[in-house]
This record gives sequence, structure tokens and C-alpha cells, in this order.
Amino acid sequence: MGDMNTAPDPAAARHRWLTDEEQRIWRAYLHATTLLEDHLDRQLQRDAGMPHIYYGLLVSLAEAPRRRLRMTELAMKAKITRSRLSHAIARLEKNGWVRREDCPSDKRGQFAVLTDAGHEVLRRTAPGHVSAVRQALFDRLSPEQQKALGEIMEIVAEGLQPNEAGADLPWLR
Amino acid sequence: MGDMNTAPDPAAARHRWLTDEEQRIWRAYLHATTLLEDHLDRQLQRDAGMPHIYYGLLVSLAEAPRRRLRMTELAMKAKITRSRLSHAIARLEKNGWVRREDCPSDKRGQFAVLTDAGHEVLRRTAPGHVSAVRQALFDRLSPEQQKALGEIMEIVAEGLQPNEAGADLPWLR
DNA sequence: CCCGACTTGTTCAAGTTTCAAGGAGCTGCC
DNA sequence: GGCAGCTCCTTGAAACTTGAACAAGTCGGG
Repeated sequence: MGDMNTAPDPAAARHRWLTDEEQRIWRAYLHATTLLEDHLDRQLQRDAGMPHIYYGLLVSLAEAPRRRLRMTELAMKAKITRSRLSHAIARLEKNGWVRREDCPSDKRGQFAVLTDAGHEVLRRTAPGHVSAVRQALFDRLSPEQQKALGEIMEIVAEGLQPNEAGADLPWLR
Repeated sequence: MGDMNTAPDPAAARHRWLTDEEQRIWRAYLHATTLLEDHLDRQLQRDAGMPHIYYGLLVSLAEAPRRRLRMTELAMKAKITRSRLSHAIARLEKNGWVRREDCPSDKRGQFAVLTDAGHEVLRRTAPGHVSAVRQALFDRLSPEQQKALGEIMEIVAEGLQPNEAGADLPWLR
């Protein structure tokens, strides 16, 4: 980008660059999402002792029936690889917030189960986290902007869904 | 969140939860930004051999006068800590894409300088990266949505700027 | 029943990020 | 001059993420 905009390189020649306006939008996007993620990560690290994604795992478990999910299912919900989840659950287990349980119907399977301690951490920290989100995002946007944001994000997410029409590849990647 | 919505806990009582609609928007946001970041990270790792943020460092350098920036300046542009940048530049240096130079006027200072090899990597991979961004984002949004996205992201970013009114703390954190 | 193909979850190694600490140089004030 | 308090950047260790490889279990066809 930038000073490469004028490159006469043939490979780039048939390539459509971003307009100035698109570039402005894209940089605003990167800037804002970076800052927001850092902000929430720090807020949760400070108040709950875990990064945002780990918090999200606990939330998913809290919402699940019997507060448990199969590893793969949880990985899909959180959009992370099974490998990453495995490590994450190991850490949360060490904290006593999650416990593993064998799946009776499939001996390969494992459930991640939210413990009472895990539930308690959520109960204690959820209000602060919601406040942080509200303060950083919703409080600053008009109702129309909120609506637009939701629509835009749904479109973008849909476009990147790994399980698009006909793609019956392994769920991620 | 979720099944905690009805918690009668006094600490949470004076707390405003997210409405269903807000929650829908927030989850769409998380979902989309996660997928997009992963997507671009993988695209760049595959085609350029580096994660998105490292690519961004090279772009910043390419745009700077004499293709060089002081470490702190570059860290600010990229919104990362100096420590992280230090490690990152060390890696890019190993790749031969960046080189360090002492600052003549301040002996503490270091310049990160984009090498010819670094510039070449950018030239070769920028088109593919731009395509990926366009395909995932701009091609899917109407002009109005693009405009709205830019405005929203500018608002959010502004709200999280570390250097807000009166906050003369160290630039980040 | 048995085999090949697939799924599930983990592990290992390599790479990245964070956090706290520290060395070195600058700056202003006495 | 000299010294306190800053800024600049790096370092090292711990935490986290990634991708590939793997053991174990399931499944369906022959």
C-alpha cells in the first residue's frame, strides 16, 4: 500500500487497489478493533485474571445445558482450534474454573464442565465486563449506528464462515 | 451473561445488562472480527510468511520518509508496546526485511529501516493482501455501509485513545 | 468381522506476546 | 558539575498460540 500505489509491476497491474476512502475506513477498522480488543483483554486480565477469549469460554459453558460442552463444540462456538482450546481448558482447569469429564457415549470425547468456582468468577466479573463493553461501544453509538454495525458484522461473518455452501471441509481451516 | 441475566445479586442489581439486541450486535462483532483477523493472519502467513501485525510494521516503514522510523514512533503507529515491537523487529531483522540503525542525535534511539528485501516482500504480497481485504469486507458492503463502518470505527477508536484529554500517562497502558 | 477412512482430543516444538525489570542516555534544576 | 527523574529500548521468563503429528475411538462397506 502507500507508496506502492503506483508500482507498474505487471502482477499488480491488473489489481484493484484500495481507494483513499477505503483505506481510511480499513485503517479506522484496524485501529478501533485493535484498541478495543486490547482494552477488554486488559480489563478482564485485571478483574478476572484471564484473557478475553478464556472468559468467552466460561460464558459459553455457562449458557450450555448442564454447563458443559464437548471440546469440539466449544471450539466451534469460540472459533478457535481444538489445539488452542485444549491448552486453554488445561489452564482453566488449573484455576479450578472448569473440569473435564469423559463422554459416556463416545470414548474419545471429553466434556468441559463449568465448576461452581467458574460460575462464581463469571457472576463476580460479568457486570464489570458488560460495563466496559457498553462504555467503549454502545454508549458512543447512535441507535442507527448500532443497528448498522450489527448488520455489517453479520455480513462480514457470513462471508467468512468456514461452512459455506458445499464446503464440507473440516469445520475450521 | 446468559443465564446470569436474572441474578438477583445486589452487586449486579444496579447494573445495566445488555439488551438482547445489544447482545446480538456484540456477538456479531466478536464473531466477525475474530474470523476476519484469523483469515488475514492465515492469508499473510501463507503468502508472506508473517502475521498480519508484522506486515503492518513493514507497511508503516514503507510509507515513512527514508523508509525508517524510530522504534517508539513505529510502536505507536502499530498500537503495540515497545517490548513487543522489539521482539518483532528482531524477528524481521532475522528475515532480512528490516535493519536497525542507531540514531545519531539520541544515543538511546534506534531506527527500524525497511531493507530492499523487505520492500520487495511487500511489493510481491500487497496485491494478494488487498484482494483478501476487499473480498472479505468491501465487496460485501454497500457504499452506505462502508461509510457507516468508517464512522463507527472512528468513534470507537477515539473513545479508546490512550492520549485523551488530560491523560498524560505513558502513551500506552 | 475387519479394514480403511475419518473424528476426537492431546501433545510437541516453534513462534509470539506479555509483564516486570533493567541499562543507558537525556534533561532540567540546584 | 551532578543528581533526580524521566525516556528509549532491550531482555528474560512465563503465558499463550500455532501447526503438524499422533494415539485412540468410531464408522461403514465388504
